[in-house]
Amino acid sequence: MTETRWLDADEERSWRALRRLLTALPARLGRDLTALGLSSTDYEVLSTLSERDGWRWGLKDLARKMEWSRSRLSHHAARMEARGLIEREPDPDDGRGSIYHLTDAGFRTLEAAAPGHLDSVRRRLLDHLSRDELAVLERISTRIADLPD
Amino acid sequence: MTETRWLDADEERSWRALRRLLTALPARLGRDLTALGLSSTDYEVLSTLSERDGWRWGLKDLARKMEWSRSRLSHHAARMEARGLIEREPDPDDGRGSIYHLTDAGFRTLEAAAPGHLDSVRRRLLDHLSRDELAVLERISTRIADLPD
DNA sequence: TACGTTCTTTTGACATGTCACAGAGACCTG
DNA sequence: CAGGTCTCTGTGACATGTCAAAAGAACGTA
Repeated sequence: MTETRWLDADEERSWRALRRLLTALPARLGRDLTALGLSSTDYEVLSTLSERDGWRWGLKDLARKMEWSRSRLSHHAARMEARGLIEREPDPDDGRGSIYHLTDAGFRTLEAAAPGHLDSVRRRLLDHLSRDELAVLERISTRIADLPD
Repeated sequence: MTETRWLDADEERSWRALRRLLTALPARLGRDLTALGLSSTDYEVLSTLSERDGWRWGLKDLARKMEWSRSRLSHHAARMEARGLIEREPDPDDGRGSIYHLTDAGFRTLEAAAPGHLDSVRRRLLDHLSRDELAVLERISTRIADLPD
């Protein structure tokens, strides 16, 4: 039996602070976005789709790019299709595949929400960080996120 | 009509990196915890309850402390009570109130999971940060989390 | 070509969170 | 102290995520 090594005071404070950030920031951005008519997840799907020429992605590629499970994306896409934001069609090159693409309405919805969302990210995060802090945050975030799953 | 001010390259990279952290880190910690038999939320409830002498909290106070909605806590507590981790009783001082407290089984479950969770936090975060980075992270997180809702 | 295996999407059952509201108790004021 | 109002918890309807499995298509090989 080895003794559990607890957190020292510095670690404890940092971890508590980060936990607060981890819950508060996404919640706030999500609320702002909801006020603009989209959930965070809706926005994520729309903006990722729009990054590709023709606004077209296969489910599998899109799910990998977004780091979502395929099941999750399939469910979510079904709901978004019902609202007319995206459409799905069979992949002509692979009978198993499914191609998702933005509708015009979906693109307009994204365009309408984007400036407000950007503003929200600034007000709730970027405006409060110096250039140095921005750099450190990027370095830390990348290193941690890049660790193996 | 004012022009939307988009993110510059530094801001864009930092924000993307942070977004990856915001999704990946909680997901990983949650998976580790699940392997130990508790969801993240279960762990949060148990550990917060255990912080108070007698392991007793009123729903309202506990919800505020955890920054959860009362409804959410009520639902979750009902499920945890069904599993024998906590118990609820009417508040003798306020007929509307409800007092939650850990059961022995709940406390033992928490004790059993805590070392593994701590280890997970180290492996997936703390071990990869220098003391300086730890300090910057705390400063940034606190500042952002402390912004008004 | 025929077979078994692997891959891909969808679906259903279930866990969890949000929102609005019901019901009961506490509080305030004339 | 009576009536209206506020506060608190729990509940029901619904949105969203996970997991396991079904159904069909593609692939590899004898």
